[in-house]
Amino acid sequence: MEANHSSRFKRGKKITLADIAESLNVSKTLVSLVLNNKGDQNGISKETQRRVIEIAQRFDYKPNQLARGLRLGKTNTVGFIVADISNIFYSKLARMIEDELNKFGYNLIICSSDEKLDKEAKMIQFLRDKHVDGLIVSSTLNDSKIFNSLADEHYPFVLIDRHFPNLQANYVGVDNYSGSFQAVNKLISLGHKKIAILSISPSHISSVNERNEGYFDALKKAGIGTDNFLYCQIPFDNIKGGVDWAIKELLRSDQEISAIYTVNNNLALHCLETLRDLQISVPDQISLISFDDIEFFNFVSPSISAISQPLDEIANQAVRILMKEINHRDDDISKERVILPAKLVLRESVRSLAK
Amino acid sequence: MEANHSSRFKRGKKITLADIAESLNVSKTLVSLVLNNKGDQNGISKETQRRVIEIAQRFDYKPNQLARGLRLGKTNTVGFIVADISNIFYSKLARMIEDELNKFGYNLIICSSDEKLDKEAKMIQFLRDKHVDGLIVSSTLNDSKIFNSLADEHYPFVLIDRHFPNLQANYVGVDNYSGSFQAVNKLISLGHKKIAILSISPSHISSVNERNEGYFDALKKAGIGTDNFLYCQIPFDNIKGGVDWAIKELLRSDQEISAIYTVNNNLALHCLETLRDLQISVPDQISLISFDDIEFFNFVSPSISAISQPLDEIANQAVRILMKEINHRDDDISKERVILPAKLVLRESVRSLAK
DNA sequence: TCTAAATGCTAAATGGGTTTAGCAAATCAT
DNA sequence: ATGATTTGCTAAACCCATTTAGCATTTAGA
Repeated sequence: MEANHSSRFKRGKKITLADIAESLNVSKTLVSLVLNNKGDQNGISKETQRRVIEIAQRFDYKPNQLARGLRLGKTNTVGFIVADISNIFYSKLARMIEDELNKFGYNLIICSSDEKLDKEAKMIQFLRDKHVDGLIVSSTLNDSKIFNSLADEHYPFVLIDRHFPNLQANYVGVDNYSGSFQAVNKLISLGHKKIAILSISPSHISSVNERNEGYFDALKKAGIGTDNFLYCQIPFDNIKGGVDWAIKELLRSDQEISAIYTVNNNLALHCLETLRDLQISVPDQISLISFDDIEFFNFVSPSISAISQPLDEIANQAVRILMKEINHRDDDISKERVILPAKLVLRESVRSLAK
Repeated sequence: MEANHSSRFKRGKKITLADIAESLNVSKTLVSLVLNNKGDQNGISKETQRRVIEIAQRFDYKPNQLARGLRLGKTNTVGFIVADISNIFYSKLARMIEDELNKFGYNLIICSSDEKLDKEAKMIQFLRDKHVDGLIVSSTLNDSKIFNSLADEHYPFVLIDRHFPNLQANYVGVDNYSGSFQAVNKLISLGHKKIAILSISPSHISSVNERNEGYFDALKKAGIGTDNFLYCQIPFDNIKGGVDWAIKELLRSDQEISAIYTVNNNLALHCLETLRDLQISVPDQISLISFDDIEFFNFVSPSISAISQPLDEIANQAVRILMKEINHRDDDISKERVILPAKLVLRESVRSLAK
């Protein structure tokens, strides 16, 4: 007794609201209301609702998300900008954010900035043009200008991992300073005095600076002088070459360093590589601790000590805050700063100098 | 002399074609044509074009991609489905695909299927609802039904890494069989006879099967009997526990295995972990080769031998083919199968048994 | 002078949903 | 019997860019 569907319901062609409406001789409005569960509150009879739902299911109707997005100004998509998604730290985080967003019916567009300012700016623009509903960003930018204007427009975003001291914005990260302090302090308590740090330059990046400070303060507080020679700034665009050179310089000198602290996992990995090539034993000759704990550190021999970040917590909080922002876009809600603890995980790569 | 913009050009509000048109007292059509570089072919005067472009630049006009997508049926977005984006193999690949797609003005939505059939099916549906222009998929599905219907609809997609023997579809992958054969053959030529394989189960996944076959054939061809005891199938949802158990079983037996071959990087990493915990030296007691070469393998001591896949080539080819498909969606062009060579990279983790 | 062609531009339809404002018919109250 | 409500539904506007079909006006040609 149904109307004749054959004309509109062609094989392979997606069916639309209008198709369903026509086949049932009702309006698009009615179909839309029913399928959005607003049938009852709009007094659509149960029987009509049933018929609409049946046809929709039978022909596997799925609303065109572009049309929907255009009308609602929503895409249910979030942009995620990081330096490099192939860095395991970010890909783990991406995975957790993806899973968390899926729970809310959102998905993720991931973009890698390569630590390039203009590239990041372009990606932000690009994602905005796509009407992505919000952004999660580990920014490489050296000033907060772009984020200031995003904030002016009430555009929802959450900074993670890195932030801008003067920008009033949502931020989720770990306590880099105290993580770093803990790590260096541990080395000191094991008798190490000549502790080199491999860090990144040029650094306007908040997390790196905070980690550097933790290192210097730990040494100062222990009454051990800091030495600029031990402070190695590796250019971020040449980690491999930089680490190799730095370590060889450190070893060539008469300063007998006994420990190396690296401020991220990438530095640690290249550090491992160089030490292996030089046949220097960890931890017998050099103790090693890195910021960022990655699974891999636990697989190798010797296993690597590291400062672990609660990635799942970072992902959960970032998504929670972003969802709040998106759902209250014009409500001028207050911004959150979430600082999570970083935990030192001690493994085989450090040894005590005490005899 | 310009018209009064103040009414339409409010701060923070995005401007539209209509805004520009109204402010210049021309039609939307004209503005659209000019901004899409079709002014000349439609006989719009140079002067008018100049004025349109000037206003567009001044107010930083960016077309609403949702409206554009709705009208054109294009989103300039590609979906990428893999088992787990936090697996370094896939995240490296994702990065390369992302970069490659960016060159064509496309970007990427990445989804992790967790090797779950229904999850993958849902993600495909989800991406299609979003009108993603095409898919790149490393499928975990055990039959090609969904891809058959995608093909029926001329929906552009490229399979990578894994394929379906009976499906006529675009595919880019490496020669898993010969890579595997090479690796095992190398071990044999170094005098190894008791070579265990850690593989994945249950396996309907083409790449795993091809790798398994390479292992068995290498042994057979060398006149070494194959032994089901040495063929360990690790359940994919419990790699860590499975590897641990398998290795302990292998070592407990009176079969004195001298080498382990793992069919992917994940298995190799957990293998390393277990061997370290058991204080078994690589390569002195056990030689190790893995399929999938990842950077880590070159950082550690001993460095790990592996069969390397040309990720950049996989990414390039996949994107090239997908772009071709997208641009000739209705032309019924022939499908491509690209099989790239896999290369054995020998490092410290294998030793010769010859005295 | 009058038609044909070129020039420069526009109205309206389109894509596919969501939402506002409101209409017709049926039911109820008085 | 008549006005007030309720019930059930719809027309049309809207989101914004693209594109088709075609309209004036000017210039060229005969």
